[in-house]
Amino acid sequence: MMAKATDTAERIVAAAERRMRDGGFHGFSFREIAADVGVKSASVHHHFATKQDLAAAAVRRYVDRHMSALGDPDDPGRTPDELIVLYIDLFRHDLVKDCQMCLCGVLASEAAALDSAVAREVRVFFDRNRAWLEAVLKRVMPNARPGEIRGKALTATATLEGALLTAHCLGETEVFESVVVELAKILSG
Amino acid sequence: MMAKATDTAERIVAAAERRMRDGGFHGFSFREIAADVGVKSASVHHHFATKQDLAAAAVRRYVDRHMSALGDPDDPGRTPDELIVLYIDLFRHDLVKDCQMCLCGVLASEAAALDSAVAREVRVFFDRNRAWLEAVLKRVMPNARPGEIRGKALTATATLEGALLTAHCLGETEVFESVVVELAKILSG
DNA sequence: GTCTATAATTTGATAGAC
DNA sequence: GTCTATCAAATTATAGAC
Repeated sequence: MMAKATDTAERIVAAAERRMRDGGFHGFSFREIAADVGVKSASVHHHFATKQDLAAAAVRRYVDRHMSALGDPDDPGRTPDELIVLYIDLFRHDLVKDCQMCLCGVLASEAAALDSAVAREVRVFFDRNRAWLEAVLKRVMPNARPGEIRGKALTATATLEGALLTAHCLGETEVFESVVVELAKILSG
Repeated sequence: MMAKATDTAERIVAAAERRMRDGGFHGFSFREIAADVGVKSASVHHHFATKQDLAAAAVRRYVDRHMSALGDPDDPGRTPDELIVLYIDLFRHDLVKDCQMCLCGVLASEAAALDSAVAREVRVFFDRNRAWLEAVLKRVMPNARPGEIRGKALTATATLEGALLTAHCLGETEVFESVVVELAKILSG
């Protein structure tokens, strides 16, 4: 029985995400992706014309998955504290499971050498994270200045990205937990 | 007049550092380095046999420069607060000047796809940063548990790396400053 | 120490059969 | 939609003249 066409495309972006999370945009090739999926590199090109197209699609899929997991920041059925724990857990999950970096963290570090279309998608990740966190933080500190809310939101993402980076490099997930303890003080104070 | 041999080697590692800070280990080639320096790629190989050798040398040079700029964390002529400001300034400098990432931050993000010798040099960066910060923090909170000192030291580096990453990607140095404001609370409290 | 020349491999990408 | 076959270019790296 033949797999659906969309299935192959899906497996291609999944393989691209995995490869990029390990070695960045310049750290993978069409042939590696093809081997991962079990097709030939010409088939990868059939689904994604250029490497930039493939990378951009992988980032879009990653960001959508990330934001879907976060859900509505104004959901009255969840407390701000629960939402912040959820946010941190999302970054922690792939680190403790596979010592994996955040896809957008990896690509952000090589932003200067990235295709502009790919770089734009990566910036979307940070923008949507900021907007989601601002909504959550507005609930916990309704009287804070917008600039302060924005600063704390950016700090939360930046801190978690840095914690991921450091823990990933040192191979110590405990580093991530150390940082989370300190981050909690920022978000509550 | 001919430039000294060591001069060419120095200019080669400098070019490699610059290229890697933009695009990571897989984001540069010997020919690009050669063109930057004004020699042929065979001459680059004369000074550094392999790409791994060149990358490792660039990291060692970067780390030595970084630690030299920090100096002695126990220097009685400088207060802990001054030292922490110096530490933050060191990360800020190349960001505001050229929107440049930290070399070891870039390489840490692609650690999984890095040659083991290069990866080891990158880990040295984080280890020496931690040791320096632990010495400084011991002075400002002499009664804190070693685990807490270590946690705060790791958090400081991780937070600054994340701030650099985010600001670099978004092209907004203000993001870095927002994070620094919050970081100050961690290091003082 | 730098060069020319080149080997050996890999890269992103395309043409065209099935 | 997948394949074989291939291209043109780029890659790391080496051999040997000067």
